[in-house]
Amino acid sequence: MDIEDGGAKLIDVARLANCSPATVSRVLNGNPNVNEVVRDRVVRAARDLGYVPNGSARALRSTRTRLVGAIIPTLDHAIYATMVDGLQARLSEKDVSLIINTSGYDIDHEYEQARLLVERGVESVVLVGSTHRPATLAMFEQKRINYVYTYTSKATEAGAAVGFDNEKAGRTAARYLLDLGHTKFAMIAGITQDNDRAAGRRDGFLNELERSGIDQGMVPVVEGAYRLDDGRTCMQRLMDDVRRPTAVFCGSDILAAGAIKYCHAEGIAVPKEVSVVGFDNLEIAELTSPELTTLEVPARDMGRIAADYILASPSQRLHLRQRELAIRLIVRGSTAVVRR
Amino acid sequence: MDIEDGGAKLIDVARLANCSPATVSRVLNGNPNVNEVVRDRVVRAARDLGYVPNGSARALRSTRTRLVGAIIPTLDHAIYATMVDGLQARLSEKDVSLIINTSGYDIDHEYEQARLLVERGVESVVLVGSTHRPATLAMFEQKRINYVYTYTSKATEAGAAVGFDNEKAGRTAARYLLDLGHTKFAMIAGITQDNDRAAGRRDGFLNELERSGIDQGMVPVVEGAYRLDDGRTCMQRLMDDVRRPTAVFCGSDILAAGAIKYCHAEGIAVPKEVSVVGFDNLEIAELTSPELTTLEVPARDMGRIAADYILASPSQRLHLRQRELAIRLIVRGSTAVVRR
DNA sequence: CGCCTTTGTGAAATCGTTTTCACGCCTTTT
DNA sequence: AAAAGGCGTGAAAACGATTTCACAAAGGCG
Repeated sequence: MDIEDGGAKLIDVARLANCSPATVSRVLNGNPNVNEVVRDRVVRAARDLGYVPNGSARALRSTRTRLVGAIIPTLDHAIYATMVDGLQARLSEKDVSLIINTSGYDIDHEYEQARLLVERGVESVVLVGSTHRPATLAMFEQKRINYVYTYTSKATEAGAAVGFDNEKAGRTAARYLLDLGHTKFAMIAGITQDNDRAAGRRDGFLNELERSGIDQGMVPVVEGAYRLDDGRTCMQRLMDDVRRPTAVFCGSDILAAGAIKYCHAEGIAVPKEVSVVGFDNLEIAELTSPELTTLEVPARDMGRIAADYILASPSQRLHLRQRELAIRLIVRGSTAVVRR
Repeated sequence: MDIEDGGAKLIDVARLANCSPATVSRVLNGNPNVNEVVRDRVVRAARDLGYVPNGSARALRSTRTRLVGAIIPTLDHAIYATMVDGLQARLSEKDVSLIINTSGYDIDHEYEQARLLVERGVESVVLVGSTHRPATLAMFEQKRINYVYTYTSKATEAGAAVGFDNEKAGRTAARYLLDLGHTKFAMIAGITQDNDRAAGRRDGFLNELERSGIDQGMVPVVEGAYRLDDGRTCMQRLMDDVRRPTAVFCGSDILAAGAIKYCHAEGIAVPKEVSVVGFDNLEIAELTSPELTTLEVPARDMGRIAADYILASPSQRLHLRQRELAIRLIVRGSTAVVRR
């Protein structure tokens, strides 16, 4: 029971401050019903001993862990890393810690990670998109764990949502390209399997084209993972086709950057021969040449607002259950009026 | 005490399996001294009840939290996000959870985050670089918390290190540019205040130049945060100088990309008029035109190896205390022999 | 065939807090 | 002047697991 071994405990503080553990606990938790003199003694004793509360004991007794979990596909993509950065920053202002897990876009793996989070006692979980194993959500509900979807605006009965409407974003891209006079379209989508966001963008894009009389069968869609090389090879497939598109919508800036790189290498002029629209508005959108026209995703805000939802009281949460953020079209040099 | 409220507890499993809590605990923790029949009953009971252990209680009693903390400057920079991705992936293979905090390059803020981590009971902490408040490290040591520096190869008495030698990297850049025949150098460094990595790269660069007879006073060094715009404005300052450099070493690819962008806009030819070397080898190094010559930092490996260190037993750790990873020079199009 | 391990199990103590309850004192109300 | 309430405090129970200890049964050995 040496105080120097691993540090002082609450009872040591109590002894030094000459009061009961209960009083120390009250002081530490900001309970106002403590005499000022005693309070000072406790604060000083805690400081002198270098006392750090034991979070496990605290969590066990109070059933509040001040722990939040996030399961994202990967941190290796700025769109998620930035969201998490915003989320973490806001949470830590309120002394809430964030446990991060990556799923690798695999909802079975996501379930395993979720289980681990539940075991850790997280009070809320941030998820990406709305495609999840029912068992994952059921587990959260059974344990009364609050969860929020991000990158989508569709809340469900039990899950809140902070994000944007992927279909609407796809439609916006289509509308913009249609207005530039294009008639031959293609899309390089992210992998749509188990990915409602990638699928939503594609569906919105195709539906808007269809509304303008362009049959979906006439619009080639290829899918690629979110890496430059995939963008490159996808673009190659599209441009090798007899019916070359003049406008290509990409499910992410990375894919678009790869696509433009391919054009560069092959001497295909962007935007003269083909217009390219990206998605996300990452830093790289300013590095392609020409710079990339894209749809801006408010990743950091999404994280912050998800944090606000989590930090809100249960009653406040009702008002915050569904939050749709705006997607802005950022026009740069990679798109142009179709040439005749 | 309704089982449906928040889930079953260990004692509920024991009751259903018709054995004592101790036995359930043994089964759950893989203790071999349990009869197979009983083990099966317990496993089945746990599954049927959807039992999830309470991590806080477990941690309190066993003094093992299986929690690790990481404090990084920001997640908004791929070099850190990727390291964390590797770290997390490896840790979660062993069911260890990672709490992430960002410091914003501020060692006072880092201390606050560290305190929070200690309170949570993390068993190890991953830090970036070797510049920290003494109080931060003292707190870890007092609590017997294991810590690892990353992005540096200098271990200390109490702290292990997984990373690379920033000075050596700076010297490598200098050597390479010297060998190309350059004589007029400059550097766009990251902010060196409280940042041993940025300072190390600069010092290595300048020292190697000096060894070849180039006085440090003749080498302008400007500092910028890690954003494109900073690279741009820094490059402007360098190029506006009467004594224009023909070779610029940048402390990060982001700065380099901004620098090249500036040259592009001003009609300064890269590499014909000025060679640019970056640092990190991020994805963006392939997106500048010309593509960027840079030094590759093995970010993901660093995270993985830091995880291996953390997961190792105390005796194994002795061998792993200091791990220097190699930095590779990746030559692309942004550098050339000096023109005469 | 007794003695000594080994194996499998349960009862009870324990980890470090928070929370509930009760108590004494002082003030206010009737 | 008695009753009622508020305030500050401490004793003890509780949170849900793991761990220690004890003990019975079974197996090995001389």
